[in-house]
Amino acid sequence: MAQDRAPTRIQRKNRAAILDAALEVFSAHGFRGATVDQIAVQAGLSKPNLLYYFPSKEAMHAALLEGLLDTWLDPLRDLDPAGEPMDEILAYVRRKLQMSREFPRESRLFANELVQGAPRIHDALSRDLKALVDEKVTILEGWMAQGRIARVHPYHLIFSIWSLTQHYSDFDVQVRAVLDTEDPFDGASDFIETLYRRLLSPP
Amino acid sequence: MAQDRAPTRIQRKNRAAILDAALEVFSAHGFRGATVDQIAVQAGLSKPNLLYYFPSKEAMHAALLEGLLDTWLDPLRDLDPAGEPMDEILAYVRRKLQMSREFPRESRLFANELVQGAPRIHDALSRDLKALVDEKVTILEGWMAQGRIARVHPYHLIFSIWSLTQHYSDFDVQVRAVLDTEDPFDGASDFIETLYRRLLSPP
DNA sequence: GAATGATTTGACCATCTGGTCAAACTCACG
DNA sequence: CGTGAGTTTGACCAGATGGTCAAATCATTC
Repeated sequence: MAQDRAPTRIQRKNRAAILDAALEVFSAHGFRGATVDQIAVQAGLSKPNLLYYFPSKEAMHAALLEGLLDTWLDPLRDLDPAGEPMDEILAYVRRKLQMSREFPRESRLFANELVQGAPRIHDALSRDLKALVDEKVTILEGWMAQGRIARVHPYHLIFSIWSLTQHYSDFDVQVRAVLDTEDPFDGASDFIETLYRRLLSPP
Repeated sequence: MAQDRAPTRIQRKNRAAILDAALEVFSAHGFRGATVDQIAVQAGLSKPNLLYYFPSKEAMHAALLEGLLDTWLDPLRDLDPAGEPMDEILAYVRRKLQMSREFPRESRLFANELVQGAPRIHDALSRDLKALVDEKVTILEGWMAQGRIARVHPYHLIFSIWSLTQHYSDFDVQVRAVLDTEDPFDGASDFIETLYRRLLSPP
């Protein structure tokens, strides 16, 4: 089989092209809404050729999802308990927003999965995601106890950051329809930063 | 045809059952991910029977979407320019949050549509939605100019309300995975209210 | 440049799915 | 009850879709 040992130059190139095409199509239409043919056209390869590199449509989707959650949580992972609380949180917000802006397809792939009940990543959520959030919430609670940031529900604080930042990639049609702008993120950064400054400034 | 004049008792009952089933299935799997068979089973009717009441799967989806945007915007419509600014905004937030809690399926139907580029409601968005938001933004700007609430980007203020409130219904799997709770809205209301009080209190 | 393994593809298949239709059944009403 | 309209369904169809396969083509190495 092609996938067994030391990938060749062609294998690397084609697998990458397929995953990119799959990301494009899955993020735009959801798993069920995407067809292998669409992905093949997008990748510039024939359908049987795709299935030479991936055993099934499922496998392509799984390959995309596999690394995604990890990458997606990296910005939160970098929240430093030793840093200045307000700076750390604002930096996290900025990283998250930048990620949404730079990788809207990944964001939508994830959103599609979540809206439909996350059938394929449910376990990862209640294991890895929960563990990381729990850990970071402890840090936030520490900062609040020390009076270095205002006291708010720490879990909802994190949810709010996810929600505000991803809104601009996941629902960008809506934002664009209202704002009539090219870049849905325009002005979002300032607004969100102001929001968290006012919410979290110690009394 | 059945749909022509004065619907009978049976027609009313069955059409309602079909739409409820369709909402259940479409909101959980998206348009393409839903099958007429699933809807039929959910509704307790046979597939040809569904197609006796609706000419196509598309028609069922359209019937659901038709009223949805209007209903969805009602909370914003009620924002009263004559009211006390902070009260009005907080009341809007509460109405929106309650709507997400009470009608999570409708919210997800809408989210599914938006994430995938809103192919079927794009026009309604840039017409009706935009018009309403523009109107209400004028009110917000007035309040800000009078110094009755703090000055923030009014469009992003509205986006933030949408984003924060709908997050709990659209992505409730994620919230539940982290919080380990029955009700994903638990605590959300207090958090969001605090957030807008601090963001918008005049300087 | 021949041999070997990697890559590509046209043709094909089974299943799923939206939709049709004629026949059967049920109901309301005179 | 009988009758006609309203309702229901089993059987069926056409097209889409995920996936297979043997044969052909290409790359690499000796």
